Amino acid sequence: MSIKALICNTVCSTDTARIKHVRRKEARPGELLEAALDLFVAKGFAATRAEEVAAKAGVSKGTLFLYFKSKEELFEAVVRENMGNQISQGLAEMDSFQGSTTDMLKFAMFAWWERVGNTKASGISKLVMSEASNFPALANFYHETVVKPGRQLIRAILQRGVDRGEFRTLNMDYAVYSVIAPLIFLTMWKHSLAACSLDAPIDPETYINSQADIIVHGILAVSDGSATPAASAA
Amino acid sequence: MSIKALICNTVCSTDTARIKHVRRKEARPGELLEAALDLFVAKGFAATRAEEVAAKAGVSKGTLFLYFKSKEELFEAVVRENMGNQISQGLAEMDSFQGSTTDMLKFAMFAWWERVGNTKASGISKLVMSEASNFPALANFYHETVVKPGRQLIRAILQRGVDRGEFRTLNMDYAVYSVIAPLIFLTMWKHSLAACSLDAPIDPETYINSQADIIVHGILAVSDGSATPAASAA
DNA sequence: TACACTAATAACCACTTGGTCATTAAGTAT
DNA sequence: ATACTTAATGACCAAGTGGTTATTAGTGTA
Repeated sequence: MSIKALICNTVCSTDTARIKHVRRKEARPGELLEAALDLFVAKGFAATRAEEVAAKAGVSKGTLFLYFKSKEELFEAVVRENMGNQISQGLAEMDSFQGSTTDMLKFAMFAWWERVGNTKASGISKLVMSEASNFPALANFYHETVVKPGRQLIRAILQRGVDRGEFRTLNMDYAVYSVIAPLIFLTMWKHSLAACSLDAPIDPETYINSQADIIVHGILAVSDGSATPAASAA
Repeated sequence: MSIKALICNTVCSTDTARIKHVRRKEARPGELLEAALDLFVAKGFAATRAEEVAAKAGVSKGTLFLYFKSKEELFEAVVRENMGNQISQGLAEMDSFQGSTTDMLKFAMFAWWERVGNTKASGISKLVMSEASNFPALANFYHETVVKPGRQLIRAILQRGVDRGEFRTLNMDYAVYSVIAPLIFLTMWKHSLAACSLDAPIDPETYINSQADIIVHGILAVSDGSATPAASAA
């Protein structure tokens, strides 16, 4: 109702100058995908109406189903579209990195934030996490395209640190999550609780700095002199 | 259809011995709440049908609406029901903790896993994260009941470490997330990607051990002698 | 046994919504 | 201009669902 009313009002209020039947076959899919991404991220798959997506893309509901067979196919297309090759791209970049592995790790974390976390695409993580049980195929696709390469990338960095004697030996299968978990948590937070503006928002840069610092140095007072030294622990 | 058929078949197949109209006014709400928790966690709020919940609780749909005004109210009741006072309870326990703050931190993390993470209630976190944008009131309730006290608890532990000279000075507002993020990530993982059994599952105990170890010691080779020492970093 | 009270039911309703299709009209070649 | 192709529309439909209510039937009481 409200949606229909909104659409009608919008159209009617400008209908004197309104051009109908604009033919733009090439542009439609992209526009629909973008509209769908926004709405799916904001409201979830089930709560998003097909007609809303169409309206946001400036097109009728019929047109939406002209380009996508079903709502589910639209959803899958949205996820696939926004799951680029940032990670494999990042993997290639890492090969030529000069400098300490500590710097490399921080660089990777900030790069992720700039290229993924701070992007609309970050909503995809939240989407997939939220809807995984209802879309096993998508969960699998996400796992292959994002999770596995991402884990591999982090693992390669940590391994480099160990190989060069910068890092201590670690249980790699689990150490990777020390890097991944804070980043995924940040996006989940951003797209859920933070959206309700409840208390002091998390500043991403400070957050990532803090996380990276603790991962690298830990919190014990006895490590290197990067922090105020103090008495012993029990 | 399939749901209705299932319900009908189940009932009909045993209807000779089936007792209808069992009156158990006191037990119904709890049973409905438990059934709803399972289904909401497994399929999400929107994808769960009211009739399914009723069927799982062994009552008719009408009975469900006899005890809960609407599906949304049921959802809110589920969240409130399963968000006990584990955290404030944990807070009280921490006061009397003897021993190093490192041990205290590890104890708190494992206790959380045993009492929340490894419980049905852990699905609530995923639920709230997934549906927060559609239920602002619930998001707020969750924030007040879980997030804030939880953060306070972690902060108190870290502060104890700093006060006793065991930990270095930290930006508390952000350091707390080094503890929270890995734990929330674990539950999210468990209730989304992990449910699709894609690759080697995460062993919670090993995972928490690894996380706690890295938080405390960091990954640099130069810290205390808990790991293999090696050459310098850049 | 008869009666009241109410827990529980199942048929039912109103409305939403994914998806379809006959119709319209924008581009285009002749 | 005219005819033809096809992008786009919007009215329409069938299925599904949240929620209601008249009815049924346990339970306690006289």
